[in-house]
Amino acid sequence: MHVLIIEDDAKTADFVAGAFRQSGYVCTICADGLEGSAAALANDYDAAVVDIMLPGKDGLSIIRSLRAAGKNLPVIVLSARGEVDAKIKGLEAGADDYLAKPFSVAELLARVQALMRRASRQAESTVLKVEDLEMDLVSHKVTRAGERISLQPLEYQLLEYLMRNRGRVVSRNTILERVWDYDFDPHTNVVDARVCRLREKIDRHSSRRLISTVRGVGYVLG
Amino acid sequence: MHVLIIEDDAKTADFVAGAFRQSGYVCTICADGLEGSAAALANDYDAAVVDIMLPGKDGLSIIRSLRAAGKNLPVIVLSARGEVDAKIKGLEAGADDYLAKPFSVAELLARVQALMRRASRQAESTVLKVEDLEMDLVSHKVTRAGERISLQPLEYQLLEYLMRNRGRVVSRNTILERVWDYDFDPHTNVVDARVCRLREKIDRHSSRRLISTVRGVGYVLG
DNA sequence: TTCCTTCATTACCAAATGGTCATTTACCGG
DNA sequence: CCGGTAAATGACCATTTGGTAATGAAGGAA
Repeated sequence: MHVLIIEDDAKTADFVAGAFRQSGYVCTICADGLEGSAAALANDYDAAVVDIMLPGKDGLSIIRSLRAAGKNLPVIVLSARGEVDAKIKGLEAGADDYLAKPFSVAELLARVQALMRRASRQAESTVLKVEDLEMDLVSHKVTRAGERISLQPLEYQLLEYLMRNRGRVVSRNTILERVWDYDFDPHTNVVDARVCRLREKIDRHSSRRLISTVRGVGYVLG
Repeated sequence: MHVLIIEDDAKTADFVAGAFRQSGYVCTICADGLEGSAAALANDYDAAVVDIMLPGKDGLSIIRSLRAAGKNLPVIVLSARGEVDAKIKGLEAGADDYLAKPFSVAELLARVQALMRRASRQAESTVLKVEDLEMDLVSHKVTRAGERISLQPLEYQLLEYLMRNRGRVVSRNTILERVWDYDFDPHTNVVDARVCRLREKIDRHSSRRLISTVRGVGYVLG
């Protein structure tokens, strides 16, 4: 884990870096705004702590540059005490958190860690879960009770739709619209047939049937 | 946008809810911890503001329950002034931010909005980009210069691998391992043939060739 | 240049995927 | 219980996808 610290006051910078290093992080310190901005843009840090008042380029501009460049790392802003307005500006510029000086290093650390936890949680949060059924939206892997299930592309899309609407009954027509992209009724039982095969794969090894039929209406999952 | 407010002090709750509503949010207020916890688990709110001291179930426990259930929404904790320790505990429990009473409603709003912006930014960040070529890892849509390109499943995987290794030359053997999951050499030109078709789709309408061959070594993208 | 190697391209075949239909099974009202 | 409708299932076929191999083009060294 690599943290970038952009702070012109050497004492503060060293103090903060020391605390991070003690917790097992690698730190890079930049005392100048332009230098810090360049470093943040060129590398992939896991988090950044940025002072507002800086020589070269101020903290808010740095954050705006970062966000404009699509950089997504958690950023915490440091600034002089008590200016509520500055806090709001910082957050609006794209910072994730704000700390007024003087601050507790323990709190800074806790906040950075919270942000990084959240970032990693979100990175993983491309997973849909319904009971013991899980679908990873990026790798396209589906598991039931930890057991890997292999689905055909269309079965995958159908299951994704059902999972996104867990607990809600979805009609065949809605399914045709959202999964098949049909805005008409093909007067066949495509949906039935596909649900049948999907159910076979999903519910085969479990006593708890996740996909159930609501007679005359449609299907529900969950 | 729907915000859940769990706060037993009616005056504070109304005050906060009022501010959010004025900014166009929908609010739900729960004065009881258990009730609030159940509401948060049952529905999909976009954010939550949670007091620490609550009748029924305290704020930290609520957050822990939420995170355990895989709920990922931004949560801001409210609490009595100045207890640094409580702040850290709140963040450790899985909160995203912390505000001590008395707080400025404008700041609360700014912080919630910052968190929601971050959440949506992260939601979009499942996109790989190489020059004007973009790949959305969740929807599996690929575009070149904004133009939609439809790929077959295997072509998609191949392109994803090339994009994740942009600028690096990847050998046919590595590609066979990572995309085909072969740990042996089939002694055929599968890779060549597939790259050829992928290139046809990717580079057809552009003068800038993104997929290039490194003779005797392999292929590079970018 | 000539020869040889490497890569590109295409046709062709096998397998996977997806849709249709006929048949069987389950549900629900009398 | 029976009859009628809705849903489940399985067989079948068309289309898509993916791998192979043959042929042609391009690059590089002597």
